[in-house]
Amino acid sequence: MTTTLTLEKFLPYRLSVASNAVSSRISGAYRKRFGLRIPEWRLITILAETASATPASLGDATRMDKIAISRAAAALIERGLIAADDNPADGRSHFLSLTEDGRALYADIAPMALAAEAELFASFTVDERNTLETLLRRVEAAALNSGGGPD
Amino acid sequence: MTTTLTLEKFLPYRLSVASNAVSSRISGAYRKRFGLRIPEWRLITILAETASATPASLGDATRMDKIAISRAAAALIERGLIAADDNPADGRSHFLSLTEDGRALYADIAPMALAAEAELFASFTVDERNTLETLLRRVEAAALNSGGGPD
DNA sequence: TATTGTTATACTCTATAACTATA
DNA sequence: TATAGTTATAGAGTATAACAATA
Repeated sequence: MTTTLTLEKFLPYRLSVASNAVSSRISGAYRKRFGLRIPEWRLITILAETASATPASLGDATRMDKIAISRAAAALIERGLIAADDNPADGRSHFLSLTEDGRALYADIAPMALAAEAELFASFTVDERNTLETLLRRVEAAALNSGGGPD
Repeated sequence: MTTTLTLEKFLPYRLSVASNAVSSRISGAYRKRFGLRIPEWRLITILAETASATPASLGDATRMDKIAISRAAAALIERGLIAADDNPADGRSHFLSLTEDGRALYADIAPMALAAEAELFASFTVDERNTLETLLRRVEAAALNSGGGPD
């Protein structure tokens, strides 16, 4: 019992299809109601957790590259949702943080996001949610580490 | 214990990040070596399983919309990997099936895909793999059904 | 009139590369 | 020379809308 390929049971396919379905449903809400795209939403969430961070550390925290961070930050700054302050330790960098408007927006979005998540996982027990989270972290780590990178 | 939003524990985020990491690693292989994109790869796999199918049934089987099916099929037909035959029951439709070249390509790709999957899930027990598959199916179903569709 | 499939168009996410400015 | 960040450009996946052909 090993080596028959069935798309329905192929886990990369299952992951992609599930992620796409979830992203469509969840991101639709904050895109339409708040005009936020996923990278922007991630930045706001991390900044609500960490108060102030450089683009580089935001990249680490959100698994997005510097281009995505740069674009998302520019969009949020233009809307007055985050602010950039000088980084005294490094003139090339800067500190990003939520403005008052950004905090107010976050206060509106966060409950909605949690409610949407709760609805999606309504049939899951706490154990099942934790199991899914753990398994996803393990697959992610394997995907990032295996194969030794691009050849 | 409920309502604090932490990006790291937000399951839509975990799903997206894991799926992206896995897709990058897996799809890179058959894109670079075989010149296949994901929708094309899915079509080939399904056709290897089902022998012959209309675009509509391929859409159902691969969770892709008719545009993606149409484009992927056109690319594969141009490369001589699949063939289109008339559908006697409906002149608007047609039957798609693998050519000999398509079958030969599939015979090359399938073991590689299975090996890549095996490497990604090397640390997983069979139970863990099955659990992940089941949980992903349940989330996907919830995402497709919840909320009653776009508003 | 409704449905199958194609084409045009556009949006989102991501990635590669070239560039600016600091270190 | 190397690094932090920006900008230009492009590729991949997906979606909406208009269209052609057939039912």
